[in-house]
Amino acid sequence: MGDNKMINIYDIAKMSGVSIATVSRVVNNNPKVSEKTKAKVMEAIEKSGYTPNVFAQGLGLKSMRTIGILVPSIADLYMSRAVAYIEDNLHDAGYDCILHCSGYTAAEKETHIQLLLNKKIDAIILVGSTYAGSDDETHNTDYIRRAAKDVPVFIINGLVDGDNIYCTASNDYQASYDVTTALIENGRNKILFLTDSRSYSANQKKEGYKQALSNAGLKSENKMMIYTENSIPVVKNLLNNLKDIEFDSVFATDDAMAVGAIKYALLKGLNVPEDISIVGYNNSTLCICSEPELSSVDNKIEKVCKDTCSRLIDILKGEENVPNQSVVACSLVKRATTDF
Amino acid sequence: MGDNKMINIYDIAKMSGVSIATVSRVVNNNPKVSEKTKAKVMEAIEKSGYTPNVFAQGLGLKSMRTIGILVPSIADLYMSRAVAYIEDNLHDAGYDCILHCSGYTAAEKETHIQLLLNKKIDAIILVGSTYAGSDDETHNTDYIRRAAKDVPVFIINGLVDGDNIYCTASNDYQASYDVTTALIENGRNKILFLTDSRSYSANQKKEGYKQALSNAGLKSENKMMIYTENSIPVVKNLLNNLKDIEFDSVFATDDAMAVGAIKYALLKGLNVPEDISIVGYNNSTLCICSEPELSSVDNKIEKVCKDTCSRLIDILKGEENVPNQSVVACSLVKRATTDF
DNA sequence: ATAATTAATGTAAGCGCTTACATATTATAG
DNA sequence: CTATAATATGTAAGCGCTTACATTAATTAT
Repeated sequence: MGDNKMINIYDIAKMSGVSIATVSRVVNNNPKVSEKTKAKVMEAIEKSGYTPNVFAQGLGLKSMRTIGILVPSIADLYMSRAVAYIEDNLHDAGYDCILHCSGYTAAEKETHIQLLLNKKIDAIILVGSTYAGSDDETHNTDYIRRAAKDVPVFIINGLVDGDNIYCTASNDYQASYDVTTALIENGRNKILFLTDSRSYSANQKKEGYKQALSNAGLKSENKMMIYTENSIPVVKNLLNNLKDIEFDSVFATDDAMAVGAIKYALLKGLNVPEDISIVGYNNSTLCICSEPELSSVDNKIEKVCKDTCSRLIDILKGEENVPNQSVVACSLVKRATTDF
Repeated sequence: MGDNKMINIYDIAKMSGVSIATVSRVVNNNPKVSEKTKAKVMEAIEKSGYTPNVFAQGLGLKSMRTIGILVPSIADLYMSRAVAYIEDNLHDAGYDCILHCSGYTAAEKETHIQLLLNKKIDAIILVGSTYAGSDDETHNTDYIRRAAKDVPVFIINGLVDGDNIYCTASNDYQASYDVTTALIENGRNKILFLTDSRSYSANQKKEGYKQALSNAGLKSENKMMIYTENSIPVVKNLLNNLKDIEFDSVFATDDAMAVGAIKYALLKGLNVPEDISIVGYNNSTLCICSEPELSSVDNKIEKVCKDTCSRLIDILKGEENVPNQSVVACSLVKRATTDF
């Protein structure tokens, strides 16, 4: 089983009484083939269920109309949604996608980019998590620039500049600034900031938070910015065990952490949002699942993906003035964990 | 840019002063190469950053150690987790994965299977949603059997029998039977059953529910089995608008629907679980997000994936007595929406 | 009708690799 | 030191396709 000799272009040529060149032409619908022969060949193809051998095609062709997508983890709610949107957009434009899940380290990503590059892809899309300010930043952007020598690279929610590199990001700095400012204007001055990574996005959010505090004449304290896991029970415990830190609100860079804060409040008998205001990020299903329902920043993942894909398609078409960077505005979706 | 001539096996041969056959041998670490030449060749490879052309390899080789994964939608929480587990297992065993997101119809799946088959994959894994009892069932299993002529097919949470087809499923019939029975023993006799699909799994769950009712001497009424969307607000509205149907408990085939029921209870001022017991399915993050936290069936997706992969690896190794079907037991995770 | 164009088809040379088979090298025995 | 077996390396024939170029058939102009 499994070893039935694949029928090939020669078989079709024989069946329809033409040369393999002609078969190849109708397969790639080259216009210089008469309607009559085209029909004959098509019939043979259909009758036999022939499909061209991808590998043989790949050897000859320069482009396979395939885009490589690299994502740290497909189990992540946010990233899996991103991938779904990207696939959709690209398929509609006639491109195939190859997805690789690399893990989070630069080394892993580099390996997988090489794998992708080997497959004659026309472009690479990198989803999220370009570390900024971390120790391996240099290395990190280096491998991206190296990839960009071969093929245009599109980064979603990251920022790397260089030739042939295109970035699309949600405006997390602004969104974070706005949320923090709104909390302050609402009378909160002890805002706990929770984050789970040092990705570009996470960093933007932190900077927005700090800037808002500073603009309001408050000083940002390190102990108020906590790195933790993106997990409801972990955050709940974390807050419950926090010593010497008072806070009247929580701003988290992911919804799961924010829900952890809600659970903590429940545990402590605190009223949300009166005693403690809570804002999450990503506007995921968790927001309408929790009680009270969670206010959260909608970072417009669908639009970010669409922008990325449309620029990718433009580039591949040879369009000239495609901008290297584009930013999508976020918006706060107000629900029951805030009272502004 | 992007058109730097790829360096190939001839370049490496020249650089290390051997023939291309020898280079090929070290690349595929064929044992019949002396340590000395191997070292020379390796050096050239490393220095130049050579990687073999996948397409040329594909033309020659019979196997590319690649597994095709077909999933209806990667945005689905359950499926994206499944894919993550599968990738993990397979990578550890030295296989590459190609993921295709097909959509839910048989026609779409068939197309994508053909695409996959063209890529010299060693096996196919189909995740979920093999329709049973639906109109296109015949067609559906037919295309799977056709694929199985070329390559072993592994189905996760579906059941198709045939040569070269291997199925792994969680025991949803039993789990559903048990949950329903537990509800009945807990004094509930108006159990509303909510489901969002007619997939094999969904069907098993429904049959388990019906059998449990019947065994308890209750009759299963059609109006108590409702097909709806897997969405919190949709279910909340649905229940709120339900006329002439009384229920003292809800058993849903997905957590999101169950949370919709919780939201409905909240809206109506009903006590959960006293006035209304609620059980979900999949044991997702939603369970510990909602309030009260949701009791849910853990259908052991990780184990199902692991089982599938280990049998796949066995088959590809040529092992003989690999069972065609295997079933993984589920377990109910009791939380605050039930009082048993 | 015949010549000059244009359209349709065919021929054959790669694309970069694997691998059976042939050859050269080295180790082991006689 | 040969003869023989074992080991290492090289040669060349595909794998199934695309495509430049050559050839043939169909049009159109003369």
